[in-house]
Amino acid sequence: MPLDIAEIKPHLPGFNEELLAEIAAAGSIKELPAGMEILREGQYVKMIPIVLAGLVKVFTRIEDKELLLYYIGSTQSCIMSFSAGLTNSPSRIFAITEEPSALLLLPSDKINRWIKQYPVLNDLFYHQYNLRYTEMLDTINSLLFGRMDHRLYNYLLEKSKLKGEKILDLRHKQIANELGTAREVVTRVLKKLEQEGKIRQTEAGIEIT
Amino acid sequence: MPLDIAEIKPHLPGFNEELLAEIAAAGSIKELPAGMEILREGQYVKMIPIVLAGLVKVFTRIEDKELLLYYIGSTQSCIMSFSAGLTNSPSRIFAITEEPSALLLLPSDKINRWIKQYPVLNDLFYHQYNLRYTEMLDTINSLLFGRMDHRLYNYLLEKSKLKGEKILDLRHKQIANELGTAREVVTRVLKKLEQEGKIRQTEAGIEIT
DNA sequence: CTGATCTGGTGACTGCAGTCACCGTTCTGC
DNA sequence: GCAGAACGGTGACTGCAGTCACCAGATCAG
Repeated sequence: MPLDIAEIKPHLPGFNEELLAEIAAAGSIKELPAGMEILREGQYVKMIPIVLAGLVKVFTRIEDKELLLYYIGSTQSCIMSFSAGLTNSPSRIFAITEEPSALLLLPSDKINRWIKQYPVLNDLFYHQYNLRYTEMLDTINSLLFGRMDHRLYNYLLEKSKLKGEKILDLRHKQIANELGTAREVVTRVLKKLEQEGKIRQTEAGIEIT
Repeated sequence: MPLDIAEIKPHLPGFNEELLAEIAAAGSIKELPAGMEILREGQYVKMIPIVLAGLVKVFTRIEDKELLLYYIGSTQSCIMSFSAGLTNSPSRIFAITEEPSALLLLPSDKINRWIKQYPVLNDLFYHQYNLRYTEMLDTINSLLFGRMDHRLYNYLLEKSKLKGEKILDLRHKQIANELGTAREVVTRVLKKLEQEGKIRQTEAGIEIT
């Protein structure tokens, strides 16, 4: 059953009618609650997702040590699945829904033709590559510089901007996972940041001042 | 003066005659000795280079601490200049010639049209993005895991493969720069690797066993 | 030849973050 | 209400790597 064009159109600005019709015919929409796995390392990809609504977290894992790479928001896509789908190679990363999300799934074999035929789609993926490239560069720079306090503070700023919340309700354990460190370290550094007056910890969560 | 098509054709496999003619008309070739700066952080890009021969080193710098990101070999391109050129934003990275190199320079405004018109060029840049994405992911993973001895050993393996030399004539200082650490640390770790029998240090250079 | 520069080898120290052990508080299910 | 889990706070210890100081051999310039 084809998708309703009127439903997907508002989420895909600039897409022309012809492309929307093709997408409606070949794609499907998947609604997922928070915390669902979308992609795991080593997995082969047949469907490339575009996030219509919600938030998807992308991270790498090495020997049960995780590191957050970036978030995929609405009208954004996952270049790892895109590249894995096109080259038929396995994924190197994990992706899970952080919030309840709606994904538009496009078959990778069709995508290969579409990007040549529809410049708007081509541009979208180039834009995604640029975005992720610079985000990963930032990640590399922050890892290189070391300094947990900087990394943690920037993480909180990012998270706050992304979620649009001034008070972040996060477990220390969860932060530790996303930064690839230990819970005790997060506790220590948060206290340090609090003493420096950069944040405040209340029972509602962490507030950036 | 247009370039000689016969000269560039062997370096650009799969490029059709029409595209080659356009490139010959609009592009130029630049021959550079080793150690020349091609791109620096903050710079805007008008010409996008494709490496025809030689080797170009790409690295990031943060407060006089460098980190090697990857090398660009022949028939490869620099996605940072590509993305910076297309979006008219400044470069985030540095690039210098590591060996004497020949660069094919293409004007960024033309590239924008060409990638839509010639799928082979589009594929080339997608392929480059994929390549760099996975290389940066490897870099992130090795930084996350920490362990200088692993990083240094992998660095030597990579370098050896890339240069096609079994014996690497490198200064400790130079290695330290590319890994973003200090010279003494490299000396120590190299000795450790030597004691573990993984490498040998002779006056000719470092040999991987 | 000679002083200067480059290279790398080494010991001592420091600081950060990762780990361990343990404890108190709050929340949850039965 | 109670047991158990989840959460976070803390002190002590450890290990790695970054830094400092210094030295010795090789190489180079004049």
